[in-house]
Amino acid sequence: MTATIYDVAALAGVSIKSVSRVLNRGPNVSPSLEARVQAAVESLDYRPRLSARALAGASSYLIAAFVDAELTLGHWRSGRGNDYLSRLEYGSLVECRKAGHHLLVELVDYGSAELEGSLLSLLRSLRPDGVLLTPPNSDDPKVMDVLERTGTPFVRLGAETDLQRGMRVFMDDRQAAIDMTRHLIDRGHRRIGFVSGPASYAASRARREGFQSALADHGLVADPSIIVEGDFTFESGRRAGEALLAVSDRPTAIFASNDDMALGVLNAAVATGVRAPEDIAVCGFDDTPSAMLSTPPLTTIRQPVAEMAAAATRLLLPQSRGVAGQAEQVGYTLIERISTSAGI
Amino acid sequence: MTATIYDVAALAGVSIKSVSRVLNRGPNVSPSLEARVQAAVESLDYRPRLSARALAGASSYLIAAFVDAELTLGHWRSGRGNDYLSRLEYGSLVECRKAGHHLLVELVDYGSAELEGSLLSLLRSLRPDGVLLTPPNSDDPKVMDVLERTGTPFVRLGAETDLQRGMRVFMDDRQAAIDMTRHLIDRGHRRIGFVSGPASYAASRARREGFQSALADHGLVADPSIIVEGDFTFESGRRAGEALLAVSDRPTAIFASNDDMALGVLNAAVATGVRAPEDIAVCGFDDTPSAMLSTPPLTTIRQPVAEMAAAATRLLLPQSRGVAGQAEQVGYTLIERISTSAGI
DNA sequence: ACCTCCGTTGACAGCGCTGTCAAATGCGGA
DNA sequence: TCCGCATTTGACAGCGCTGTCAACGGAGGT
Repeated sequence: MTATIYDVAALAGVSIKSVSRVLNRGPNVSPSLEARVQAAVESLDYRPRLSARALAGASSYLIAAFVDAELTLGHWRSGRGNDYLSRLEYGSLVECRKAGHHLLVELVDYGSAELEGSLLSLLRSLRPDGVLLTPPNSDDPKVMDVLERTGTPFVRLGAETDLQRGMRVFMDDRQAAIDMTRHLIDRGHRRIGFVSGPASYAASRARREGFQSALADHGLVADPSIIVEGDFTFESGRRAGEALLAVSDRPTAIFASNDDMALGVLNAAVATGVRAPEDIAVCGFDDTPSAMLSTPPLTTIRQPVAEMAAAATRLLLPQSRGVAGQAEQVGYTLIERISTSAGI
Repeated sequence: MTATIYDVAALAGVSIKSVSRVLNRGPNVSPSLEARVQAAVESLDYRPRLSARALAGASSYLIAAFVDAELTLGHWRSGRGNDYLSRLEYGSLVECRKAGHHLLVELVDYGSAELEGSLLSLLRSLRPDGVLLTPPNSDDPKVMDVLERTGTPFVRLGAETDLQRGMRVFMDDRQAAIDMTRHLIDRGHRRIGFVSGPASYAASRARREGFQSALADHGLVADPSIIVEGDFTFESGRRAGEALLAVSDRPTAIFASNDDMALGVLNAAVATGVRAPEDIAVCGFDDTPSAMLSTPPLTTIRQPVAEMAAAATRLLLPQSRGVAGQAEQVGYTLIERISTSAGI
């Protein structure tokens, strides 16, 4: 059998409570007690059992990340992973490990009728110390209701509504889109096409607003005929690209709201015989792996996803718990590559 | 306070053991008991607490996936996620959810001196019902030692050595490489370059063997001067591509052992003014997201990663637990795209 | 009518920790 | 020397479940 706290206590000649104190760096522990207990722990190779600690104590040492189940199944079917989530996990994982916590990934059916019931199940049975709400579901009011009802601290990544609920870590999508638009304007572009994401995503709206605001700042007007809505997929980007390249007064640059759509635009350009970056500048948003490996490599905005998740996780950990309403902003980087390298 | 099993028992007028029985679909439960208990559970919105179940019972309802910490940090630094791991997680997650289990992702320092100690910690404190060993660390003997010592069931994904240890789920990399090579030969290619992965990866060796075996089957010899070793990165693929394209008697096709390297080869081709697929056919392995979005789209082998992980997870679940030594093979798909579409 | 056996239910003892609170110990000052 | 107080340690009661085993009751056999 594996050693329990009783074995350690017996070997060290102390009470189990003292062992517990030493292990949890409790106050008022004499050096000699500490040494004896440590020695016993060492020699028995003892490790406290998580379920016992969770049952008796206040912390479960668990952090849960809520991930959209439907989105995930879509990825599964198409045989691809989710770069964003993967990076997010890294960040959280590293912080969890530092703090002796563990990361649990949980699929959530955001659309489902039993959403609340299954979340309640999850929270009541697992009792995570905190929950990470990942995009694009950081704004779901039902989810936040359940979280608040069960008293579970949570951090919303990239949330845009109900800013006072839970904690938040976010990036300024709007400002990033402004910077990117300026980047194009600086290169002499005056007629710039835009491929937006679905208007239902808050980040989509922010990017679009940034784009329009930057144009306005430079005395340019956003021509509605060269603004197309996509759905963040390559295919929608390809279609948008075809449409934009077919306009009589063709734009000299196209700003796509994410990389996959930008790659679609690039694909449409090749098909149409339009060269990038010579004939048309193209830029994306997100810095997915493909952005670097595309032809030409894509100018894009890199979000510090892992850092965001790390910050979010820190906000959840008992030792440095943040308070509801607390928010942290992180920076971004405009990654300049070949796809916008030609000026006018 | 949230309801406990005592509240349910009191409300239903039965003993806590009966509640437990109903909840765990134990044998010999009368319909009337079941109905009363279910009603009480419903009305109190009761959910058994995981830590209490884990402490009292045999199962922890937890499955852990061991992920290479160093690899992960590398990804973090380069700002990208891990497509393979992400897909793997999906598969496992879906099975876990079906079975009422939870997936824990754990970073493991495979190189570290304290590897065994920290793993022991993990296993003793968490007591997962099973562990998923993910590539490229499915063969680490120290890890398997600890797993066996603690009696933790584990499944190795893509393991190649010590086949009797733990359970396994694998794909026939060798046969897939044979199929791919035949695909090229069928298109008239006789002089085929190869970019291998690091020889330290078992999958690398298998792919290379498959390549050479297919050539031999067709009476062709593998010219060592057009076999280059890369390290699975885009950059190494680019260098390998440059080298292969500079050979006096240039190959008409290049088979890269993974997609990132194939994209590197494609990049080198563009830089050299060699057109793909007209002047040179290029193919990869893995079907990463970029393979579809590249110019030209890449012919490659798709591994059913999510399915593999799902199968692995099923082997770990208590209700359908496999036995050590058990192995399951999964199929693959040759995805034919433009990069090899031109014949000779 | 009596006994056996099986299906059904309950009493109760843990599982391995933490929290509470009391007891023991040591120290300085009167 | 004795008291008060702060520091250090321990006894013990849970936390909320599951496992074991015993008790109960009705069906079937003789």
